[in-house]
Amino acid sequence: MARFTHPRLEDVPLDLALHALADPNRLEMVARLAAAERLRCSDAAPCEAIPKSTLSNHLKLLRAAGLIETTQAGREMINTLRRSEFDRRFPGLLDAVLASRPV
Amino acid sequence: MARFTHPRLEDVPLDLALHALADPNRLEMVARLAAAERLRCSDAAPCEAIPKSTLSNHLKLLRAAGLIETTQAGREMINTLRRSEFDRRFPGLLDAVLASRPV
DNA sequence: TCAAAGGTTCAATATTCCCGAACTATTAAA
DNA sequence: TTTAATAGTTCGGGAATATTGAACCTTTGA
Repeated sequence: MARFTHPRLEDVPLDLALHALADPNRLEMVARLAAAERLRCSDAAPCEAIPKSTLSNHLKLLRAAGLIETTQAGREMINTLRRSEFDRRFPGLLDAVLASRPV
Repeated sequence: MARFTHPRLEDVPLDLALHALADPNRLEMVARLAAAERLRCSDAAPCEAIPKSTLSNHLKLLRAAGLIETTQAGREMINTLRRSEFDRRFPGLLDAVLASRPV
């Protein structure tokens, strides 16, 4: 069914990538994905309180930034970090960001 | 006269730093400062077309993110990159960003 | 003393973001 | 096979942010 489109990393501008990371909620989501490999949308959520529509928008933005890939599995959407591709495009960036992230 | 206040780097949250960098104009300004050591505001401008007030706002944001220091010299404001401090606070971040910046 | 240079601040407009409500698609239950 | 529940997307309007022209401040050169 392929509902989502994922950009080629070479088409992702640096500012878009930085913008995607420049938000505490999205950063938390990226960190969770970095730790967990595969997560459903609701499990990638940065906290309980966040509304579904907001969560969906954050994930859309992370997709557009080339940070995550989303595939459908039944009625769930499974998200994974596009780690190696992202690292090839922006060497050291994600490591630096995740390393200086507050606990 | 000390018109500007500069944050201690440990008080700068990661998202603020990323947000400051997540803009093509500010990124260009940071790159110029990285190359030039000291620049007046107008010389740090990313292009000719940018209005003075916009430029001033960008510099204010860069200051708040701990990226630059501004001191008054006569009627000019001299900006410098707080490189070593920023690097200590966010190791590898600025290098990664500047390295994958488009020419 | 006055005018120009170099920037800042303010306020109005333009843009972007957030989130509730309505919707779609899939699966489990009756 | 309906029906209901689950999992998430999309849309639209209000809230928050960004941009920028106009007015202002400070310093220096004439």
